[in-house]
Amino acid sequence: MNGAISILVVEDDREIGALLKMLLEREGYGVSVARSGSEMDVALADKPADLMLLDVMMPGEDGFSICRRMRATGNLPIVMLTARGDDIDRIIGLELGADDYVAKPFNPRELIARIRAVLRRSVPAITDANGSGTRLRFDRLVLDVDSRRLFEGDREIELSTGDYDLLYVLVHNPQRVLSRDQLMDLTRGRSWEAFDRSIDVALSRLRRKVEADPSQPVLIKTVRNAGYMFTAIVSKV
Amino acid sequence: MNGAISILVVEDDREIGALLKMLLEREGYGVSVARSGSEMDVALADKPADLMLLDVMMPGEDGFSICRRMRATGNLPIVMLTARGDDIDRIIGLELGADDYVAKPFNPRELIARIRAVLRRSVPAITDANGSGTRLRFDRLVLDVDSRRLFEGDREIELSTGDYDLLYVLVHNPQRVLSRDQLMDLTRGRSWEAFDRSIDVALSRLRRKVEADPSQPVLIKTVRNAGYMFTAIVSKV
DNA sequence: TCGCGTTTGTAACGGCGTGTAACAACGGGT
DNA sequence: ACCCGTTGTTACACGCCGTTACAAACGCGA
Repeated sequence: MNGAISILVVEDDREIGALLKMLLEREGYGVSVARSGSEMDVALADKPADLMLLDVMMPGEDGFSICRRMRATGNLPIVMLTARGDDIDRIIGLELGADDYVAKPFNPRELIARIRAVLRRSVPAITDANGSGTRLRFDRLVLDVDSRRLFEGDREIELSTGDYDLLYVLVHNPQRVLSRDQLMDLTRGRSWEAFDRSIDVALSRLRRKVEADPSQPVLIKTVRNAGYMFTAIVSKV
Repeated sequence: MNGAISILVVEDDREIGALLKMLLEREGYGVSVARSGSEMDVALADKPADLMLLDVMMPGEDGFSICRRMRATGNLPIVMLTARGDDIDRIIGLELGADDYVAKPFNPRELIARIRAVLRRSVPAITDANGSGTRLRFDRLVLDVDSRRLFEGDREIELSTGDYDLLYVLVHNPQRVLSRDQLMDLTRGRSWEAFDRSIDVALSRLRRKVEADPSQPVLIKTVRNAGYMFTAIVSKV
C-alpha cells in the first residue's frame, strides 16, 4: 500500500466511511478516513493525500467550509459527496472550487469513475490501466463514453439508452462472466428476479447492433447457467 | 451562524428583501437586511459585513450614492442589484466601483454564482486556476456568459432567456445526467412535478438551435428514465 | 444415440416515456 | 391598446423496452 494513490475520505458517518474505504481499497487506492474537519487536518499533517473525498453534510465544520479552506491553501483535488436534492442543486453549475461531486445515494461505479477522472485531470502521469478512458476500442468498434456514442469506423451505430448502459457495463468487465443479477444491478440498479427475461431480450437487441453476425455472436458470449461474457480485448483511445 | 460569511442586503422592498435573505441563508451565509442607507449605516456599525448586496432603485439615498460613499471609506465587496439590465446601469455600477451587478429579475443561481465569484476574488489568496473564463467553447459553438450570447463562428445564434438558462446549466455539467427535477430547479428555481413536460419542450426548442441535426441530437442526449446529458467537451476561452 | 427438461433466443405486442407541433397565456415594448 | 416573442399546456406520434410466447439449443441420464 506504499506506492498506491492515497485518498482521504472525510465522512462523519461510520458506516458510509467504512463502505467508501472498502470500495476504494478494492480499486487499489490507499485510504484513510477522517470523521471531521479537525481529524482531516491531523491526517493531512501526518501524510499528504492525492485526493480528498469530502462529505458535505457533517456536524461541526461542513464540507463547504472545508472545501473553501482547502482551496485557500492549496489545490488538492476534491470530490464532494452531497445528499440528494437541494445540496446537489446548489452546487451544480456554481464555482464552489471542488473538482467534482457525486450525489448520495451514490452509484459505486460512478463514484469510482469520477475519482479516476479527477485524478487523471490533476495527475496526468497516473494513467490507470484499468481506468475509464473516454474512448474505448474493441473489435472493429469504438465506444465514446463522453458522448454515449458507438462508431464502426466513421459510421455511427445508434444506441438506445438501454443499449448503451448494457454495453458500457460489458465493456468495463471484459473476459468476465456477468450474471443476470449483476447486469440488472449495474444497468438498472434493481436486482434480478427469477423468470425475468428483460436482460436476455436487451442483450439480444444489443447483439443485433454490435455483432457482425448476430446469429453467431462472438463479442458477447452466453455462458449457460451463469450469464454473459464480453470477450473482446478492450483498449483505450 | 458564527463562522459564516456575512452578507448585508440593502433593499427597500420587504418581499424581495425576505426572498434574498432566504436564498442566501440557504447557501450558508449569515444575512442581515437593511431597508435604507441609514439602516445600512447602523447595521455596519453594529457588525461588519463580508459583502454587500445593494439595490440601485430605492427611495431616499439610492444605490449609486451608497456605493460611492462606501468606496470612499473602504473596499467592502459590493454586488449591485439593478432594476433593468440596460448598459447605462451596468457601466455606472462598475465605474462606481461595485464589484459586480445582477439585473432584476435575477436568476437565483446566477446571483449566488456572482456573489461567490466576488467573494473569491476579494480573498486574494484564492486565485482559482479556472479564473474568470467567461467564454465557453464546445463542439462548434462558443457561449459568452457575460453577454448571454451564443456564437457559431461569427454568426450569432439567438437564444431566449430560457434557452440560455438551460444551456448554461447543461454546459456547466458536461458528462453528467441531469434529472428533470434538477433542471427545473436550476433554471427556474421550482421543483418538478410529475407530468410536467415544460422541460422537455424547452429542451426540444434548445436542440433546434444548437444541434447540427435536431432529429439526431448529439450535444444533448436523452437518458431514458433519468434525464438529459450534455456530452460535448467544454473548454474555456 | 435418443429423449426430455431446462435454458436461451427472439418475434410480437403493448404500455409508457419522450419529441414536437399547435395552441394558449403571458409580458415587455411601443 | 396592440404586437410579437417567449414559455407553459395539450395532444398525438413514435420508439424503447418489459412481458409473453414459442422455438431452438443445450445438457444430462438412460
